[in-house]
Amino acid sequence: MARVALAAKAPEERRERIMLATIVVVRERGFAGTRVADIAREAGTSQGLVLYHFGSLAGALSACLTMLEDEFYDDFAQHLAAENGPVERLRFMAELAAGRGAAVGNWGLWLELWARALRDPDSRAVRESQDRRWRTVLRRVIDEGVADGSFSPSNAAKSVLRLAALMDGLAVQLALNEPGMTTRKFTELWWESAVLELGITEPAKRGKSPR
Amino acid sequence: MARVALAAKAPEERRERIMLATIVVVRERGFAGTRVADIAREAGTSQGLVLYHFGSLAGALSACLTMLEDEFYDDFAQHLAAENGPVERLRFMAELAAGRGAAVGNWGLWLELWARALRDPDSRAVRESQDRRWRTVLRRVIDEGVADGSFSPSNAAKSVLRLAALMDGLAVQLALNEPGMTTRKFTELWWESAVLELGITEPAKRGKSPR
DNA sequence: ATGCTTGCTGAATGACCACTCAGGATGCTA
DNA sequence: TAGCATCCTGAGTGGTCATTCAGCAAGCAT
Repeated sequence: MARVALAAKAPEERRERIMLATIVVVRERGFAGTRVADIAREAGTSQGLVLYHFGSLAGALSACLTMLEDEFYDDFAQHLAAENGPVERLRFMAELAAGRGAAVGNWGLWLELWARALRDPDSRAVRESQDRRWRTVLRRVIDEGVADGSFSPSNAAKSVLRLAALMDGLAVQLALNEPGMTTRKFTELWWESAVLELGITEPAKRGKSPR
Repeated sequence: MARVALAAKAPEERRERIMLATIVVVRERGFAGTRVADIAREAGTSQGLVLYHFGSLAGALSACLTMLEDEFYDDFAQHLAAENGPVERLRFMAELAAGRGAAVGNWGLWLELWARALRDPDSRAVRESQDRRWRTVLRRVIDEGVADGSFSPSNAAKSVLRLAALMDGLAVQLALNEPGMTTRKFTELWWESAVLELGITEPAKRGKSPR
């Protein structure tokens, strides 16, 4: 077999394939509905290999969570940096969370993650880290805005908490296809709240909005 | 055996005991972790009886959901009616959701319900109905406030959506014991948002607040 | 070449659990 | 009192799965 090049890589690729397969299955069936056999089938390998690499089903699920988390953030941080001022960045966050990028189709996973976090320490850790990261970014953007005069929140810390929570709450509706809740509406509702909270006057320099 | 009085009642009482036991177990172990055997043990009956009354584990879970929903609402509606004006009613909602009454310890269940609702139509129906009821009440209270001049939302429909969503989002933090999130903070954050959204000027006639 | 390590497989194994069922008790109706 | 319906029990039963394991393949060091 063609070695050297593959020797070290093939196993890693296999591992990666399994993780990706896990994500696919979990998205489809939910955490509770995911079986080792499903993962193996999706990855085109044996059940044995899944266990060989991850030790247990729980291990595979956990690895997939971590992967999701990183994936989402790398994607996000990269695009956020490309935006110009605080207003644009905030607007970008409103749109990203609503549906662009890796978040699409992930809100369902977050709902499941929250429920799991009630009992599974691993899930709890991932969700906490995710949440903290998001709030940190939000806080930074707000501080930037305060610094350059675009925002004037009466209490930035509270605004962060509220805006982050509002997003989660809207996400529930979005994930469950509440009639009348669309990504557009999500963005609109959140953005208006941000305007209220932060006293934004500038009309958000349109041209970036629905994209 | 003492009949007549018990004849018709005993079975019903048994059934009820099983439903209550189901709630206890679900709260403790989560939906996914609840076994027929757990319910039977908690209720002090046989597994057979659980199935006899509810047909299946899913049936029992479903019955318990419905019961929870009603329980919460009866409790809520009753207390709400006792409040005086729209401002007091809104304040009451802020406090109830944060932790008084039947909601205590239930937010965890709601998180699980949301996750289940992604795939289980029964759960989805319960959650939708619950959500709609809550939003309807909120809307009614707001309309009252608009009518008597206490509130002046720029868009009542949107305010309802946002305030309801914010509550869900804050509930996630509360249910997961996010450090720094307490029932007091929950109420405070939500109330401030309501003030912003609805342009409340009146200082919420204290004396009802933390109760 | 010999034997070791790593990656991998597929066929058990055995635990766990929802659900079934045969039957027992009780009291009602006729 | 005989027959019937309701309630209830506890011992199965069968299916589903995670996990284990014996063993194969293939490169690597010696």
